[in-house]
This record gives sequence, C-alpha cells and structure tokens, in this order.
Amino acid sequence: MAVGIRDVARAAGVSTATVSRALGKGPVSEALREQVEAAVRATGYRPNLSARRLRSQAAQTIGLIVADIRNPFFTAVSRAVEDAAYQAGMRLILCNTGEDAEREALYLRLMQEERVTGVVFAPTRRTAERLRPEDFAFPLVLIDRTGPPGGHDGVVLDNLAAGAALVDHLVEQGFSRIGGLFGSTSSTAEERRDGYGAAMRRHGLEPRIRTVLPDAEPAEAEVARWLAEPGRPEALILSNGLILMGAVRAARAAGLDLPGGVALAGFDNEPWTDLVAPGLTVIEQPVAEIGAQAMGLLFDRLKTPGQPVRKVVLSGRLIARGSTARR
Amino acid sequence: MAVGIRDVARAAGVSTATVSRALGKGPVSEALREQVEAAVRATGYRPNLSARRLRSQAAQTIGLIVADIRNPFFTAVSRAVEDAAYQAGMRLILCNTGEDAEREALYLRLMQEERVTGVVFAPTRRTAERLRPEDFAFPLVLIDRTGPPGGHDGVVLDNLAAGAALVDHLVEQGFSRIGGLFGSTSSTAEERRDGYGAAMRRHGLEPRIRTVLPDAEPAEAEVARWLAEPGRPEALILSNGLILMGAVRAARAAGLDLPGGVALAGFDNEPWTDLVAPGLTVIEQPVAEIGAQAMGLLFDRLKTPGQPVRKVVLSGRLIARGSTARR
DNA sequence: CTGAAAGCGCTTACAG
DNA sequence: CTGAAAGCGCTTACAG
Repeated sequence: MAVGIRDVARAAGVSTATVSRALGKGPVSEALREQVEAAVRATGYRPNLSARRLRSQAAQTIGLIVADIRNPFFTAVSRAVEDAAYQAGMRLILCNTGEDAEREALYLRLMQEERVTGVVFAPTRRTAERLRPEDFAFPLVLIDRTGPPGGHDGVVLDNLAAGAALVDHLVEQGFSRIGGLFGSTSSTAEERRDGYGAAMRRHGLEPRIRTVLPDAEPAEAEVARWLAEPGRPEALILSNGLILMGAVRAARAAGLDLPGGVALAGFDNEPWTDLVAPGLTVIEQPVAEIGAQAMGLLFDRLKTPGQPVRKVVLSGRLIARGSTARR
Repeated sequence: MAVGIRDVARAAGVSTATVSRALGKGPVSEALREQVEAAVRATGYRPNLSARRLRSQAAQTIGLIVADIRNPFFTAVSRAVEDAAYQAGMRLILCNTGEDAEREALYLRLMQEERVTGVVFAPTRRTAERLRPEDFAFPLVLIDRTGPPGGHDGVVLDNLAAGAALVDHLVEQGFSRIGGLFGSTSSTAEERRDGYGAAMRRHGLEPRIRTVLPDAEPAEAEVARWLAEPGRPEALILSNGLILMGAVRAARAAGLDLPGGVALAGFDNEPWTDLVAPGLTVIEQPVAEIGAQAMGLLFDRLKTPGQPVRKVVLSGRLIARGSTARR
C-alpha cells in the first residue's frame, strides 16, 4: 500500500497531527518540523488529496470549461487562467465541450461533484440561457460569452464594436457587397452579427447574414456554396478563427485570390493568420487579459459573495492585412 | 451546506447504504431504487467525489501530461486519450508542462497525490532519463517520446524512418545542401536528427545539424541567422510544427520564396500547413492512433501488471507539397 | 435485498 | 507547541 500520514508519524516519532501541521501551516517547533521533513523524505510520503479535500472541505481547485480547445483563442485564455490559479495555490481542471450542450451539462455536474472552489466557463448560447446562479454552490464566471443579464460575472469582448469595426474597415477599403458568416452556438457570434448588421445599415448597405456551426469544415462548405452563387459577396466577415480558416480553404478551392477574388476578415490573431498570403485581416482579442480578469472576478466573488454582478467588456484591436487591401 | 447522502437517505426513507447501492451497482430492489432516484431529484444531491475516491480507493482518473498544448499534435492526441478515458468511465486530468522539467516534477507529484489510476506522459529528455517505474504507484505510459529501454510502456513514431524519409524526398527533388533544425528537449527530436544524419550520409551528403528550444520564436531566430550565412542550406528539415512555423516566418522575413529561396519540410500535418503557399511538406503522424494505443497499453498494464514492457512504434506518412517541389 | 457499523486518510477544534 | 479524538462523506464487508 501507499505510505500514509501514520507511517510518517511513526517514522518521525510524533503524532499524525504534528505531521499534518508540519506540512501545512500549523504551529510546529523547528525541531519537530525537521524530524517530520526527514521522515517524509525517508518514506516518500505523498499526502492523499482526496482525504485532504474531504476533511478540510476546500478543494483548492478551479474548473475551466471551454468550448473548443483546438481554437487557439481558448488555448491562450487557458494559459492565463492556469497561471492565475497556480499563483493562488489552486489546481485547474480543464474541460472541453466541443460546443456540445450535453457535455456542458456533464462537466457542470462534475464540477459540483468535485466541490470545486469556482468555475470559469464559455457556454453555448443554449446552456447560457438556462444557467441559474442558485443551481451552483460555487461562483461561476463566464468568459467570451454571456448569459441573461445580471446572472453571472463575466468577461467578454466588445463584440458589437468589433463586428462594426470590420465593416467600417471593409467599407473604407472600397467594398460594399459584404457578407457575414457567424457561428450558430454562441452569444458572441450573435453580438458580432448584430454589430455587423448595424454597421452595414449605417453605411446604407444591405446585411447578408449566414450561420454555421463554428468549425472549419461546415464553414468551408457554406462559403463554397455562397461564393458559387450569382451576386455573391465581394468580401466576407467570419466570426471566429475556425470559420475564418474554412473560408480561406473555400476561397482557395474556388480559385479566388485574396483580396481580388474575395476579401476576408475575421476574428482572432492566430499564429497562422499572417502566414497565409497576403495576410489575413483580423480582430485581435486580449486573450491574456480575458483570462486574468476572469480569475480576478472569481476571487473577488469568493471574497465578497454579496456584491453585485459584474461584467467586464474589453476592446478588440483591428489588425489590417492584405486580405482586405483596397481593390 | 451541500446536501449529502444522509439527506437523500432520509428523504427516501432508506439507509445511506441503500442510497449508495442504488446510485452504484449494488443490488437494490426496483422499488427502493426508484424511491432513491426520486429523493436524489428532490434534493438535488450530487455525490462528493473526494469522499467516494477516499473510501473506494479508486480515483477512476487518468492523468495526461503533455509538453505543449499549443502544439496541435498534443491537442489531437489529447482528444483521443480523453475519448478513451470517458469510454472507460474515467475522468481526465490534463496538464501542460511547456517543456519545463520543474513543472513535469510538479505534475508527477500531483498525480501521486491524486492517486490516479494511470498516467500518459510526453516527457522532456531530461525527465525521461530519470524516470524509474518503481517511483510510481500507477502505470505510466510514455507518448511521443521515450525513456531508457525497458522502463515504461510507450507509443512513438518511427522517428528514424521519418527523418530519413524527409531527406530521401528532398534528395529526390534535387536538393543536396539540406540542413536540419531539431528541438533540444525531446528524445523524439534526437531520433529525427539521427534519421536525418544517417540518410544524409547514405546519400553521400554532409549533415548540417542545429538545435533549438522547440518553439516558434527561437526557431525563427535561429533560421534567420542560418539563412544569412554564406553557403547556407537550400533546404531545411524542421523537427516539429512550432519549429516549422518559425522557419516559415524567417524565410518570409528574409524575402525567400518556397521552395525557390529555400525549401522547407517538417513534422505534423497541422491545419495551416496546406494554407501557407505553396503548401508545406510534412510528415503526418497518426495522432488519434497514438492516443488510442497509449490508453490501450495503460489498460492492459492495469489488467496484467506483470507483463513485459511494450513499445508501440507507428509509422508517419509523407505529405509532399509545394515547399519542396523540384527546383 | 437491506441496514448498522466500520473505516478510507486526512485536518482541526479541544485540552493540556 | 503537542497529542488524542472526532469527523469530513462516502462505500463495503458483515449480519440478517
């Protein structure tokens, strides 16, 4: 069997209480602390975290539930969340739902069963609508996406402004038949769509909106169809990095150059976006800031449970590249 | 406080033992099972996993420790490992070391404290050398990288053959001044280097080997230096996806076209590699197979602890694209 | 099939 | 500062 705290106590000639205190923050004399540490080394003792959590009623664990870990946006946010968690002496449980509501429910249940300290969550629209604070024994902070107003603390991009910024940029570059392809599963895609629509109307242009599952394959298929239609858009706005990738593939397959055949502008300054000729115009999100702010909200909520719900809205930054150059 | 099994027992009018059996696989009459299920719904009971694990001495948890989650190779392998874990009714703990030996030690310690069922691990060379089976209370399966022979079960690519295949391909395409840039932290990069070196000598060519930290920035800097030297290589082999990306950036920055200015060939068929003109030649790894095989080895080891150590070697597949086209 | 009781490995009031 | 004892919330032999 694994060595337990009793074995260490016996080896050190002290009680298990003293071992526990020596390894934690309890008051122990320097002499005994050294005895205990020697015994730990000699026995190779590793505390059992399940027992510790059960007894101390503190999981010291943060849950992070993201929609798609293949999306570098979430990879980058995860990194920031993990850093903040470890700095606070907490572990991180990372879960990936693949935009699937069933997996979201599964993981939320898991978080409850793990009795986690708090959760950071990027929910699908469907789940976000059903999210009620009173169902959870821990603080829940939403990232990238929002639920009903006043429900949970959250950190999001100013998606309306970002959607509009891409339209303004394309109009400025001389485009007018500008289509928008948006993900079907998130509040974020909806907001980007609304920003797109409002800006188009503001410019006296007619919005052309389509929706897909936010992944490269469905996006490629949809864009391929769209580009084959008469009166097709001369420019497209894509609501996330995976959809943008699908659009690039479709344009490539249709033999359309960027921006001559079709202009493309999207979201997320992923590492490959400047390598694809002639460079892809994107809205860059402050990914590290999003993760850090989310953890800040979480810790604030733990410290002051009663305070009003807060929503942090961060601004994106337009990075103009060749894919939207003036024609 | 959270509702516990005693609350459910009281609500159902049964003992806690019956509740436990009804939720698990113990024998319970249909009538009582329904009573218990109703009580669970009524109370919103969620079992405490820490208590369950402590008592049952079964964590039902697999640890997965990868070197760099930003590398799509590991993202893809993770997916396969997670699928296999969930199919077996196990949870997954995903940890990311960033090729840092200290974090590797930290996470291995964590795995011990979590009393996990087993671990799948892609270790740095430094850690792999120190890995002794007797230090772990759980089976440890290595992926992508190996340790000392006979130490742990593992799944790797046939890296020698893959490194050689890239050389053969480049030679066939008419290149002879072929350099190789390899990661400094993994046994895998070493094997690819050895395969490269052997193939070069077989063709009567002189190997030109350099080493970097396996990340895009250091690779870009190193390739930039290399390409500025007199007698620089006319083709480069890059030992993973991040290094390949760095090389593409360096070539771009130096104003060198592919393959005219410099030919590039690398590892991992990442989604962006066919979008970067004229398409990047890569060795594709069977990522899903690697994850699935690793879990297979793990479960076999749990079932038959005494069996001899097994190493599964899988073959890569050369995908020739424009970046190595005949000059 | 069911319940009373023990105990998984820790931490933490409580007493000294 | 230190130890004996209780107990976190479950599961599982043991009896019936």
